[in-house]
Amino acid sequence: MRSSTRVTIKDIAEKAGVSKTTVSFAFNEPSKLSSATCERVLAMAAQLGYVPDPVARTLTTRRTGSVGILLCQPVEEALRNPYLGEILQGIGSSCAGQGLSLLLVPPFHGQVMEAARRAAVDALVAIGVGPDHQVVDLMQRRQIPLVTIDGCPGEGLSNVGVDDEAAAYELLEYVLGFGHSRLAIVELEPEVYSDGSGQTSAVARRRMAGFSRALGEAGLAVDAMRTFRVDCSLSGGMAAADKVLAGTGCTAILAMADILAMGIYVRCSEAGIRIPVDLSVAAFDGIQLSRILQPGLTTISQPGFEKGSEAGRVILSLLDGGPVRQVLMPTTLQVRASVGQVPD
Amino acid sequence: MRSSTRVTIKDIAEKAGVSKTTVSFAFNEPSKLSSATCERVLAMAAQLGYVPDPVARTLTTRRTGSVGILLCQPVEEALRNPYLGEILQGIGSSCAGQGLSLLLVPPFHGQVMEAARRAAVDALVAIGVGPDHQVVDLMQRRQIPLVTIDGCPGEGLSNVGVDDEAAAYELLEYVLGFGHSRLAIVELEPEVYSDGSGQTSAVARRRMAGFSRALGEAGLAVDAMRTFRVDCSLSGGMAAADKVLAGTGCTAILAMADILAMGIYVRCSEAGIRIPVDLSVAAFDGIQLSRILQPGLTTISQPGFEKGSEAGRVILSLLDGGPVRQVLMPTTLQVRASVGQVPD
DNA sequence: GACTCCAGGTAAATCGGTTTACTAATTTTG
DNA sequence: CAAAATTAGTAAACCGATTTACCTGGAGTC
Repeated sequence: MRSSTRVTIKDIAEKAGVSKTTVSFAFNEPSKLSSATCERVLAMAAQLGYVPDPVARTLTTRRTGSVGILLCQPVEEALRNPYLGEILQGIGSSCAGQGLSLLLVPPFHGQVMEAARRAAVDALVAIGVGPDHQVVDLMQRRQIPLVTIDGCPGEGLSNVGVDDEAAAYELLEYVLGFGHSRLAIVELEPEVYSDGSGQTSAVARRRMAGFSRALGEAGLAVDAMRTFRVDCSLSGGMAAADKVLAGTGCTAILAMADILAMGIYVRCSEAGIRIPVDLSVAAFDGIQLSRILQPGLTTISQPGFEKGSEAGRVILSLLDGGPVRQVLMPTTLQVRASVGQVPD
Repeated sequence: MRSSTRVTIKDIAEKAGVSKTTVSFAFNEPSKLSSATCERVLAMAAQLGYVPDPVARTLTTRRTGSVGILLCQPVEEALRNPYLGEILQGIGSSCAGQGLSLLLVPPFHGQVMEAARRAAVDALVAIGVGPDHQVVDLMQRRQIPLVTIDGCPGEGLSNVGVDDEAAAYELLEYVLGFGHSRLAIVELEPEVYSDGSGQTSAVARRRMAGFSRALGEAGLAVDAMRTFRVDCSLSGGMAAADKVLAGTGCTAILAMADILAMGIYVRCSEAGIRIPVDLSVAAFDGIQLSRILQPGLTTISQPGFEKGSEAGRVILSLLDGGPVRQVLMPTTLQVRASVGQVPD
C-alpha cells in the first residue's frame, strides 16, 4: 500500500495541491499560512506518514543537532574508564536543554583525523589534545567550535582542565609523608593512532612533572619511581598489580585513574595483600564508584561531571558566538584510608 | 587571508579550472582521471584547506556513518548505570570495523519520539522498547533499520535479549532456598516521558512474572515481596537501602541492577549491616565492576557487552539487506557470597 | 577511410529540504 | 477612492556534495 520510496515534502505538495514552500511553512512558519491550508497540508502529511529528512534539513540550516566527542580509542576501550562516563554525563546535562545529542566519534579505521573530518556535528569536544594538535586546525577550517578537556591552555583555544602538575605534587607529597621511597606509577598506554600524536598524553606529562618536583623536594632521586603501562580498565589495573607485586619492592602505587586502582584492589584482595598495611594505593579522578572501595581510596578528586558540564556550557556559548574560554577547575586531595606507613 | 566562508568543491573546481565532477572524481574515483589532473586538483584542495562537507555527502549517499542509541532518559541519567556502558562498548566493538560512530539520542525536550524523528542515523538501537512502541512504526516509515535490546520478541522486529522470566525465577528460587520470606524488590523508576510509554519496562514485568512463579512454587503469597522504586544509580541504591532498612523487616533484597546493589553495599557498610549475615543481597546484570564488591555479589549475569556486540552485528547485517533476527542470549546465576541464611 | 572504442572530462540532474524574491488578491489608510 | 500595506501563496535559488548521461578527440581495427 505505502509507497516503497520515502515520502518527501514534494509528495505532500502535489497531493495537497500546493507548493513545496507552503508545506515547509506549514511545519515551520504556520503563521504565514491560512489555518485552513495549514491544516490540510498537515493532515496530508500525517496521512502519508511523512517524516522530515534530518539530513536535508541540516544542509540548509547548518545545524546537525549533535555535539561530537572525539575519542582517541575505540568506543570499547574508551568507555572502560568510568571517568569518561562522568564527563559524558556532564556534557549531556548541559546540552540536553538545547536538544543536542552526543556523537561518540572513535578513530575511523584507526585514524583520529579522518574521524574528525567526517563527523557531522555542530561542535566538538576533544579530550586530552593540545593546541598544536592537527584537529585544532581542522576544526578551524571547518568552522566548527572546538573545546578541549584536559588539553593545554593555549592561544585561542577553549579548554576546561585542572592544574595537573599541582595535583600530582600534592598527592605524591602526601604519600611520601608516610615514608615511602619505592614507588610504582601506573600509567596509561599511549594511544598510538596514526595521526602523529601517539605521545604520552599531556596530562600524564604534567603529572609526572608534579611527581618529580615532589620527589626532589623530598630529597629522593627520580629512580625512586618505576613506571608501568597498562590500558585504562579494571583488568589493566589488575595487570598492573601483578607487575608491581612481582618483586619490585614498591611499597606504594600511584595510579593515573581510579579504575586502575579498582583493579589493583581486586588483585590485592585475591592475593591476600592488605591495603594499606602491605601496600599503599593512591590514584586520580575521584569517580563516584570509588566510594564502594574498602578501604576508602585516597585519590585526587577531579570534578569529572562538572568538567563535562562546563565544557558543554562553553560549547553552547561558542555556538552562540561567544568568546574562547579557558576554565581551570579545582581538584582536592581526598584523604581516605588506602595510604599508610611503609611496611617493615 | 583565508576566506571567511567555507571552501567548497566549487571553489576548487574554479581555481583548478575544471568541473565540479572532476573534483569529486579526484577524491572518489581517481582512476577516471589522468594522474596529472588528479594531482593538480588534489594539490589545489590541499592548498585551499578543503574539507568535504559530511552533511552534503550524506544527502546523496544516504549514509550518515552513525548508529543511534535511543535513550528514554537524559544522557546524564542513562549513563549512571554502567550496564549501559557495557552495551555501548559492545555495539561500538561491532560497528568499529565499518567506521560507524555512536549517536546517543536522549529525549528531545522530553519527547522520545521527537528525538527519534530528528536523529540522522543509518540505523537505530532502542533499549527496552516493545514491538508496539511508536518508534517501531516510525523507523519503518523512515526506512531505517531498528534493533531492540531487551525488547520483546515480536513480529518482524529484530531483538537481542535474554529470558528474563526464567532468569528471575532462577534467582528468586535460589534466594528462597535460604529461607527468606520477606523480600524487598528494588525496581527502577519508570521513565515517564510524554510518548505514552511511561509504563514499567517490559523487562521488569517479565522479571516480576518470574518472581511470582518462584514465590508460588515455594508456597508464598505475593505480598511476601515489597517493591521499592528508585532511579538506576549508585545513589538510587543507597536510597533503596535506606528505605528497606527502615524497619520493613525484609531479610533479602533483590535489585534490578548491579549498580543498585553497589549502592546498597555502600549504605550497609556505613550502617554496620553485614552482608550476608544481617541482610542478603542479589541483583541482575553481572557487570564487570561488580567484581570489586566484598563479599562477592550473587547476581544474574547477563552478557551486556555481548548483547551490544550482537545487536551491532544484527545492525550491520540489516544495513546489508539481511533479514530480521531475534537473538536470545544466555544468562547464568553467578553464585557468590552475598546471599545467606535468614538471620534469627 | 569509415567504424568502433576508450580515455578524459563536462553539464545538468539529484538528494530533500529552507529561504528569498516576487505576485496577486485583499484590506487598510489618508 | 487611489495609494499603501497586508495576507496567502508560489517559483526558483540554494545548501554542497554525488551521479548520470553525454561529449570530444585520438588510437585501434578491418
